[in-house]
Amino acid sequence: MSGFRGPKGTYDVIPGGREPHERPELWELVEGLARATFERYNYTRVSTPVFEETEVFVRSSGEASDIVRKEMFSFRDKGGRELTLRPEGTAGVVRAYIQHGLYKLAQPVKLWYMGPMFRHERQQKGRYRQHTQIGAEVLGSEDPLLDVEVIALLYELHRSVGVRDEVFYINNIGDFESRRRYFPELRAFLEKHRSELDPDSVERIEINPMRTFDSKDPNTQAVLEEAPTIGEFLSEPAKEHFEQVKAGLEALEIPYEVDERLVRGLDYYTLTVFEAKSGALGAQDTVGAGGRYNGLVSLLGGPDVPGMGFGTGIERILLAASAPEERAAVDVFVVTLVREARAPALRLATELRREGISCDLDYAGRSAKGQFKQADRLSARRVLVLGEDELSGGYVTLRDMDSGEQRGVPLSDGSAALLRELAR
RNA sequence: GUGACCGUAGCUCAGCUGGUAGAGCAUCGGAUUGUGGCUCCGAAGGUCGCGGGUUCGAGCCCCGUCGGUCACCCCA
Repeated sequence: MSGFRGPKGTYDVIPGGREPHERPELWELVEGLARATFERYNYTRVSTPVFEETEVFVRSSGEASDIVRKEMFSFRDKGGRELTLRPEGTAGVVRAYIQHGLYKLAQPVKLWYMGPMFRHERQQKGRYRQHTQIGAEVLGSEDPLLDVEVIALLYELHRSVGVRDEVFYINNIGDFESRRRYFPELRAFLEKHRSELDPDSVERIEINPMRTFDSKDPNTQAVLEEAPTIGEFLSEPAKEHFEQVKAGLEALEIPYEVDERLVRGLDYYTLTVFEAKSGALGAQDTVGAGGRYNGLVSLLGGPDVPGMGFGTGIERILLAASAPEERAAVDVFVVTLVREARAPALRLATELRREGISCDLDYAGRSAKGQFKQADRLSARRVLVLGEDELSGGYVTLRDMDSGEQRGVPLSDGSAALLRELAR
């Protein structure tokens, strides 16, 4: 009751967990499906530290981003280094790509990761201070078909877990050339309507005018109805890239909607951006999102290498999926009726486990009845009974929990006979 | 960071106009000297989130604080 609790905005994955993301078996499920999916797409699992030099995130996300401005868990180590618990996954992976010269390998390099991210935010449904992302980063290719592959991968991952009521939105936010021509126009328009915008949007006019499209303020949205969109300013290569992405998605029969208002929160995105939203979530309805980031590698001090990736939140995936109600059953439970049977029982259980049979026994000092109850709770299909009679007779009683049938199995010739019986 | 609502056993909750805590489920045991799922009986389990105030007396009223939920902001 009182005493220690987990830190604000965190949760535990434990037996008896209520929310889907608190249930251990559902984590096993998602992690397993993620591994299998990435394996089929030939991605390599990587892992980078959960903290980095603060500057890595400041540079990649942008000084003006909300992440940098108010959401970082930052600290100083004993050597005076400025460090930050990673708020997102891309920056660390790109840092590692540069540091280890992975651009010298055959390109593209296709990577994926899974691990905790930290953001100092007030929590609500689907938003936690520590959450877990599965992410993909592909470096070294600008092929629009790669954009298609990455989106397809996320689509299949979500579908395999059973994310409900999901829509994929995509947009083209242009290359640097397109934006160089678009931003002055958009800024001029926003300045003209400055007095009608909400304060946050006014602030963005200078920082990144496209992000005003993110505003939920009704007045701002009304103004933006008339705003110029990037479509009119796209360079030919940028247009062509997007056309190929759309054609690719159609060829794979992946449903999507173009949303010209879609702008991602991080400044490093270029060209293709996308977002997967689920109606099964609350206000935080983005299950996964990503895009192309052709300037990021050089921004972090590497060569001019393009990149494309996504991040998807395991908590949100589970929240948006229909949760199966099964629990893992144990194959065999060993019941002991006298003290002297306990050591032999553990020996028996160990032999079975070595043969790949899942098996458990009582460590709580339960009565015989209590042990059978426990076996039932664990959905054990078979129970092995070791009592006085069995010990002196050199056999074990095998009970089938469904039929209630019991028979003795001799232990004299090792476990072969028993295994044969269990296999039936 | 802002706002609203909430905080009583492991879980879900009851607790009257303030008189010092109860149920169901779960757990353990028994009825059935070595046998589960049904039933019955019993036991164990609570600093009433925490701190302060008012009062003869606070789970209940007041203030603060911590935590939760949802929304804003933003995002996975």
